Amino acid sequence: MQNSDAMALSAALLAAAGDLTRRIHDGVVARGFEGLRPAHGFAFARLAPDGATVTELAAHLGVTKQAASQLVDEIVRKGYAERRPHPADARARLVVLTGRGWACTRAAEEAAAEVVGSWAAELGEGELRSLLHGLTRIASNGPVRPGW
Amino acid sequence: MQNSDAMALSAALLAAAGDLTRRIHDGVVARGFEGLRPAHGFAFARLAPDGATVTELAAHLGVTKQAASQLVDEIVRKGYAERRPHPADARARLVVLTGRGWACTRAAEEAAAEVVGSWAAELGEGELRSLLHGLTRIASNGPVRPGW
DNA sequence: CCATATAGTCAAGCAGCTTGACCATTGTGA
DNA sequence: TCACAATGGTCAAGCTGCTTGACTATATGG
Repeated sequence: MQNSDAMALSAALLAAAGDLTRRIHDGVVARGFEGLRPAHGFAFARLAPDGATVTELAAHLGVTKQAASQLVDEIVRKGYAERRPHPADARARLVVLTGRGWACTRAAEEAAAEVVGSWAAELGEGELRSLLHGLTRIASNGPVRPGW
Repeated sequence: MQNSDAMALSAALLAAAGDLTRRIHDGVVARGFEGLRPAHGFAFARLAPDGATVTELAAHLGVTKQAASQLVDEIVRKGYAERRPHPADARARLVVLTGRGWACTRAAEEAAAEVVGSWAAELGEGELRSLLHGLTRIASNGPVRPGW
């Protein structure tokens, strides 16, 4: 593969990721959830299944636990999550989504599905599946670093 | 395509982009260019062909011209670029890469090629090409928003 | 039980970005 | 041609999200 192809692939990947982030954000706003940034979305993704501690969230986002704690303050203040005592560790607190937090998460999923749907219209179902397959294999599982 | 597939594709895309950014940055550092952030790389990409004005750079990066001007201050101070009088407009100044700036740009290209090469080893040449093809078609040409 | 590690918070500082104001030059329409 | 709006750029001030450092409370292991 040529060096220029590597650059083209890199540029396309970064552009697509930036575009996706922006469009999901726009879709979330359009569904009535304001005052959120992409970082919040990444946090929701981690909190969604069963909640998480501040420290776990910090590791997921790749920031300090102080930064993660501030982010939790913010989404708690805005009604998207709440802090509960941790069932197994009195030092820790379990951060869980509220109903509004879940609603926002579903809105983000809808927005993402919309964007991916527009890609399917552009590429066709088959090529989109191969894209999913290829990206899944090259994506590592390190911390998620927001791009918005 | 299922909703969950859309989320999987989104997550994989964002993870791959974050991974690429981090590994390019690491590769650039490993080649001896320190004190740079990913945003600088995106700026270099715009300056590389024939230089650009601060306002053009600002549009490319999606920030205010004041922010772009500060970024230029920084890379000028570090010896990667210089400001020249604009040949056709006495208000404007043309920001061009220095020799060191070009060397850094080549280092970033090498690092990107290395990462893409590792993907080729994982996926095979054919699937990588289809990845390039698919991503190129879905990537818009809006401003580049750094993710690091 | 004591020593060390871990979860979380408070406080201060910093880096990168924004808004607002301003000057110099350019382009334009009467 | 010449006032006047538009554009390129900078300076200054302020904000926000992050960091490092210090501290308390609880957990864990010898």
